[in-house]
Amino acid sequence: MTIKEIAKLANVSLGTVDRVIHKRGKVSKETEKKILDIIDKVNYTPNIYARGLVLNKQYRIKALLPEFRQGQYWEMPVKGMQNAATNLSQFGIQLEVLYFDQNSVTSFNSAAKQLLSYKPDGVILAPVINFEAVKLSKKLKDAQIPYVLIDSLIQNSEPLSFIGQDAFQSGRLAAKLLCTEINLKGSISIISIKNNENYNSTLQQRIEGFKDYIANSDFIDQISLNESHIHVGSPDMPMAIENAIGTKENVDGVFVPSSMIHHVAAYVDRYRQRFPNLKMIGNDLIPNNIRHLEKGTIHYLIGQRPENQGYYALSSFYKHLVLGQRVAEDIYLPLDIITQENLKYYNNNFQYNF
Amino acid sequence: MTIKEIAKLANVSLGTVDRVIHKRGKVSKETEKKILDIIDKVNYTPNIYARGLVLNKQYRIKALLPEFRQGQYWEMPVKGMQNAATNLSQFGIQLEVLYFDQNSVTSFNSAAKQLLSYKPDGVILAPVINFEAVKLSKKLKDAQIPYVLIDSLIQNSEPLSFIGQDAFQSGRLAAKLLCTEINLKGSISIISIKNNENYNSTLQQRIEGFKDYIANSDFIDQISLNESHIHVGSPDMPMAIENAIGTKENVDGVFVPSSMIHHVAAYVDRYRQRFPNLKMIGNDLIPNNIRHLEKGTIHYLIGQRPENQGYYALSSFYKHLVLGQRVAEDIYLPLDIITQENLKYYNNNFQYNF
DNA sequence: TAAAATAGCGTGTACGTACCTTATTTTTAA
DNA sequence: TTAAAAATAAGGTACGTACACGCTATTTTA
Repeated sequence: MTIKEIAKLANVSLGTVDRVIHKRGKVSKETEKKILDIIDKVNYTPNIYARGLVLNKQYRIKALLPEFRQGQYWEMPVKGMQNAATNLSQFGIQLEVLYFDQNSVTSFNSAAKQLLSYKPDGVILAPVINFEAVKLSKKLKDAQIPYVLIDSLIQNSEPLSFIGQDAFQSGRLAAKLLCTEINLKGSISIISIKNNENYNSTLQQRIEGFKDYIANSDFIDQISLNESHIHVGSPDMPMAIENAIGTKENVDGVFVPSSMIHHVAAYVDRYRQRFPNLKMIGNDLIPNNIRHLEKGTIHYLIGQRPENQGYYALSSFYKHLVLGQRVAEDIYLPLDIITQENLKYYNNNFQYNF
Repeated sequence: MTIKEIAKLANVSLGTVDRVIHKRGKVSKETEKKILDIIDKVNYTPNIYARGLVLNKQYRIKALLPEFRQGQYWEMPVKGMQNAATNLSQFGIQLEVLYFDQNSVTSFNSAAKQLLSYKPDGVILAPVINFEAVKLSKKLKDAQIPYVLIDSLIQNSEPLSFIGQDAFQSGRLAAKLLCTEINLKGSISIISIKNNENYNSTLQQRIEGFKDYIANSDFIDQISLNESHIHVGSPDMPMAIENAIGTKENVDGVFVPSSMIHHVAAYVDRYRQRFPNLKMIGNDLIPNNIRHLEKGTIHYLIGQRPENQGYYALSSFYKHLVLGQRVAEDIYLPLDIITQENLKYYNNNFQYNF
């Protein structure tokens, strides 16, 4: 059904239907109602080709993400976004990624300022620096620029959609796997490793989930837990790791709720004979972690499909801006359990629809 | 860059460029070369909107799949396909699914005949009845109808793409998980359950993978294996299950390489006290299996994203027919490990790009 | 009471492509 | 040499939509 046919049905001209559809006014109440009724009845949807052709519009989406080096976590969402950008470029979706230093509020703010100056049609935001992200989200709201949150949520925000994971449940899952590996008894060390100073709700939730699982198990009495916090790059990191995994009495299991488990794995690997039965579980399929998974130092990795997160983030805008569809509000991606055996088809075989 | 601009650059009319692009002939060699050079240089790609608008073409894709009842495996790929059909309908992709009885060659052939009579623009084929599928694939090739294979491959075929899983690796993964659960020692029963009489390469490969993992482990001596084959619906199924999981001495682990593990789980559940420590692992997130996973009767399920398989199958045709893109030949989907803890985000939260 | 403003509606054009029709030039055959 | 045929090129139209603009009848203002 086309506008022309609707016009014929309503005994009006094409232009009148057009004005009704686009709410341009200058149509009498009764004519408007008649046309709306017909549109409703025949279930009219605009022809995407014709619309795309005439609008010939470019949608500029800016992503604001933490800067990263090769092999670090944020490389993966970016990969997914760029993949989506390739697929969606023919629909006029343009992506540019702006980066900020996770440890520098100044850097975030200057990037945010730049971003706003572009007057983009949409923004993808990783609220790694929570407080500043809140401020930016307010500005975006004022400027009527839709934004998608990726990785974690922020308070009182009204994003077009949120794309991330259930971090609490991720922690519970890690606990379940690790406890099975160590046969439901022994000493477990939770090692929280970060490369920035920000409060990280994701890490926190994972740790809480981890503890929750054990606290609510029937083998809680057989497990002893201790928790340490380490900052990447600090000179006493080796010592901190040493302390965390035990100097005199060794621990049986290690849980690192971030993508940084490879630092512990590297240490364990170096002094292999001291930790013959240590089981380790961490998050994220980054190359350094994968290497240790293949070697057997790490036993499980929990993935959250960061590439898909990136892909969805951009395609949310495609749906919203190009197709004019409603977008799902919250997208929680599955928590993938990865071992040596199923690594292969997670590793480099990400296929995208489209 | 548009055809018009290219025409201007080449100092010819729009129609001439059109003839060159569509190889309609009636253009002198030199003019053709000049135009091709320009097209190459400016990296011309046709505007998908304008093309779609003028062609206004409907692509009729027919899928030929095993019939199913609610809750059975094939429901899931179909769901994915129909989801894709909804998203792609605005691009002129139309899907109709034809069904056949897995136990009836006649049924397959009559459905295949019907399918061919439609002269579809593309076919999605589940080669569950292998021999007949081979014949159909030949006919499709002769008729120059592209087809996508889903679930399993067939010999000597040249599909547009294959979408499925690595069944051998799936079996290895199952073995790894089950062996960890039973603490690397004990008696394991492989129970192959089918609801048809066809040779099923997927099941076979999973079983081989399962055995391969144990055969190449260093605890092979601690494991005893036995294998049984059961046909769903046969009157002696309960007895067969009874025999498979042990009458006098119980087994420690059960592996069912199909989606039919719920039959065993139901049995185990009924006589729970007899199997206090039995660990079970199977395939596919169908409702019956999920229920037993939630209850704890089943410990792990291995998924292969059947909805995604269905989605990819149809979007392969979108890529091929609408966008004119090259399509990835083989798509192996990840082998997902599902437990009580990460079930939620696999269960009903499948999101699709687009 | 005439002029100006406005409501309501229709018309025309452009987007880039595919394809059909017509015009011009070149080649061939008589 | 000329008419017919073939080859080549040009022109035009339609696809469905968005939007600028124009027209008429009515209402408001001066």
